[in-house]
Amino acid sequence: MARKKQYIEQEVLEKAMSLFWRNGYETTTVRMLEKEMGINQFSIYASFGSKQGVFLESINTYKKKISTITSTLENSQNGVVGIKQYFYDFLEFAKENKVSKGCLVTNTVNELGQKADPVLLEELTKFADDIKLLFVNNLKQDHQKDALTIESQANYLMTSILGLSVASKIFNNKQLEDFIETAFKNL
Amino acid sequence: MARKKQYIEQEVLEKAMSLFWRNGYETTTVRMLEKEMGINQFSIYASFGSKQGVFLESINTYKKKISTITSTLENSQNGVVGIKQYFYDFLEFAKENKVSKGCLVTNTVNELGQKADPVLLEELTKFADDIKLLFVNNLKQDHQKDALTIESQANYLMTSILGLSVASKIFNNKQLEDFIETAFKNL
DNA sequence: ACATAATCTAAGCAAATGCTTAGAATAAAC
DNA sequence: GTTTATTCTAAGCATTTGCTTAGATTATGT
Repeated sequence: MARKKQYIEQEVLEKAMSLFWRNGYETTTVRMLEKEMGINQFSIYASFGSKQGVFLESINTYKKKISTITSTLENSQNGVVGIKQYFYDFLEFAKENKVSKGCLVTNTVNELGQKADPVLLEELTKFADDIKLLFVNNLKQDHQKDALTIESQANYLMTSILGLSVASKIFNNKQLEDFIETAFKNL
Repeated sequence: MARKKQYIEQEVLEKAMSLFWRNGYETTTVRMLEKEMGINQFSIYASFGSKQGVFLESINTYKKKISTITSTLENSQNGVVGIKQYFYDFLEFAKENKVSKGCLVTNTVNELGQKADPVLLEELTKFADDIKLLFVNNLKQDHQKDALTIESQANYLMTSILGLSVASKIFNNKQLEDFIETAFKNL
């Protein structure tokens, strides 16, 4: 005997995520979220508790969204080639009307750094660890590589994908392609 | 027939730069600048006009500071080896009590992106162009490399140093060293 | 149709933001 | 020592921030 929500939480979260992704955490205000999500501040706080609550859920929504390309990497059986494909897939993934927003997680780490909330920080760290594990697993598919090489190359790839994330926001396609092509000559 | 300033602009700018570097632009408040610079808001606005004015001057101060390592690169005559050294030099440069703040310019681009003030944006772009030119010049010292290779590798290096800047804030020394060593394997 | 419990509207809160200003303090020129 | 231009102090401004709440609205179960 009560009224129903006039919005679907997952739907408005998609919009919130998109805004945070484009705009960053701090510079996104609750008023902007209102407009973007299409619901009132009351509803935002009723559903998600706080601005940070919206953001945490946005990160989860992001993870789901990016799983389209991470699962491709997870299922690939062609070693370094699969990782290289992931780099290209990421570029497509990060794009929105020709302009790239980078990676939401990378953007957040870069913006908040150490002063991020501990709960949030753990989410972000876990995300990075997951990606690294995917790299390691694919590198292992080349049985020529010893453990030390694999660890070293995984670290190399982590910083490389970080670079690609930032670079995608400011460099053009040719420059980004040059990066990926040259980067994988080292492996 | 007037009073003298009780502070030296370059001195307080150093402190402002340090704060922006650690903290980012938006999240640094004028009150924080007051404390860090050791002068009153009135003096800040009298000397620099606005928060953005302080920041613009901070960027210039940063450029001067980083010129210690860029000039080393500029004067080096050993091609890729000099660039690799620059990568290591940067890690030292970005460090403050064991923890890295990344590159102020990179941090700013990542934080403000397209919505940065045009004047500021041009400063940042010019900085990047200067670095790229240094890379190109050093790559040219290897006469084996044709023009296309040089352009391609310079683009590669730009994204790599971007990655290193972000990575230095979150990864440990071993991981960063792995990156640099692998990054320069095939240049 | 009615009661009910949840939703939505919109006004408002304290705190923080970038910036300004009136008036006291101070050092240089005479 | 007096004048005077400049700096400094500290209070205050309008706006924006994240968040709250009273009251109107509305769909649901009977």
